[in-house]
Amino acid sequence: MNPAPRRSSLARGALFTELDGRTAEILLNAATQRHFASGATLFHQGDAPSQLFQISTGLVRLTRVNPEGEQTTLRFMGAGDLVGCVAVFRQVAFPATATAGKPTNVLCWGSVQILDLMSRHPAISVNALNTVGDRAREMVDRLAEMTDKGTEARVASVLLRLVGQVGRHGPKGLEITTPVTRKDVSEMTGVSYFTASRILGGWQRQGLVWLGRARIVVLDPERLAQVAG
Amino acid sequence: MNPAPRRSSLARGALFTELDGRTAEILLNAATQRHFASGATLFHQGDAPSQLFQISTGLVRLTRVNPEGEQTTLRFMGAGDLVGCVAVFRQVAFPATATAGKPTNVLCWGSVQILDLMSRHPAISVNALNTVGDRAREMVDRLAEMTDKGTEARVASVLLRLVGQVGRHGPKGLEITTPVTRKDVSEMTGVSYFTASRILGGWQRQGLVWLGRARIVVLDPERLAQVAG
DNA sequence: CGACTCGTTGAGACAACTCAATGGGTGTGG
DNA sequence: CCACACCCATTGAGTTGTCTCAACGAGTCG
Repeated sequence: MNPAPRRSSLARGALFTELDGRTAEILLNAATQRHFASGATLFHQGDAPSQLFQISTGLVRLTRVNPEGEQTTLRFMGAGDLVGCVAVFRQVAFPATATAGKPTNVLCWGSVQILDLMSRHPAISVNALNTVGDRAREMVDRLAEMTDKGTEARVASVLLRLVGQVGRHGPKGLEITTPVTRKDVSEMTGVSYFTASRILGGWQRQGLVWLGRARIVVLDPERLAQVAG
Repeated sequence: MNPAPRRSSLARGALFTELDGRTAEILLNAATQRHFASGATLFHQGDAPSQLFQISTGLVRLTRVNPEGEQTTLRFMGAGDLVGCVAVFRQVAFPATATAGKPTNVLCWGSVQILDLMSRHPAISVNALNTVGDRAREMVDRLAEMTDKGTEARVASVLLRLVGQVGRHGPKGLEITTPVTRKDVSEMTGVSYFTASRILGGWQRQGLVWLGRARIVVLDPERLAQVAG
């Protein structure tokens, strides 16, 4: 769409929060811009982390191959999110595969380069730490959900989290702005495909959600939050 | 046991890795030592994070209250581990309650103080980032386990993780060096108390583990790893 | 010796899973 | 432009694994 976005619009997102102008400038100059077509993969599970990505526009899907060899969706990430941060900072293999869910623009830094920048500019380190901390927190929450919530509550939580991460106000309600299939929902929930379909269908009948093909719109977030407990 | 441990033995653990002598000295001087009796609580879920803890000796249990108001075990932490790191660095409420599982000595820093130290000594930031990153990684792994492994495999994984975190070689095999009840195992696994008991009982009959009161010894880690998939 | 906590085992119920069949959208190629 | 293949979704029927509930055993502590 926009071949040459303004610099100011790029110097946003996780790594840039509360950075002073000069540091932001340095960080931005060190980055290269890349584009991924829908479906293209940013990196594969198991790869050595050579680059850190920050999403400018678009959407990334993180998947994992389970022991049976099937791809399962772990989470989605949208504008401003850091992709691959844990692996890069920690220098271990990527724990998941990242693919573009729609045409996606990213900023990226070589892992050596970003580590160097961080050691020279503590403010960047702080941002990195905050981001990773947030991720850890989310995972703890999700883990707790898995153990002490029933299936319905888990599906509701996943839906609400999706809305928060990649949702937008649309004409009908809170739309999830990316192709999300029942399969995706079921995998993120730890529920079978069919159960997810049945639960969502039930909610549609009650007017909680509107369902389309690979598309979910949340009509009544309050009631859904109630279901989530 | 040892009322005045040598400084060198204290300057170890997550926050001290690869620190040069002078920085380690500064970090250690800023810390205060505290002792917690078995069962004492370091902090409560929901508290504002005023202090960061690093375990010198002993053991800490992290628990969470679920919506029904019951305490459920999240994980254990042993010597060298940072407790409460995400909350302190991120300055959000503790997501869990920490209690000493046995008499425990810790180093602790005020949250303002440690944040200040980190901004002045990037090497400390790096250690913090690594620790938080490891935690995030573990949580992602656990989450994936929950969704794509069966109950037996999950119990096996939890056992192996416990052995790795708080295990020691003993006369019989790999002992888990802390009171771990069936309830703990079931909560960390997302399985009912009774199912956990039955699964463990079955393994005892097959010679995979030895079971005692609030005690589990892994006799055959290889076979257990096989069960874990 | 009680009282308490921790653990085991059995029997029954039910929720979620598996399997199978059907129906609509979407996109492609002749 | 229609036909076909493919993907996504729904629904039903049957099965099973896990949970629930209840009773009992055994170790530990005061």
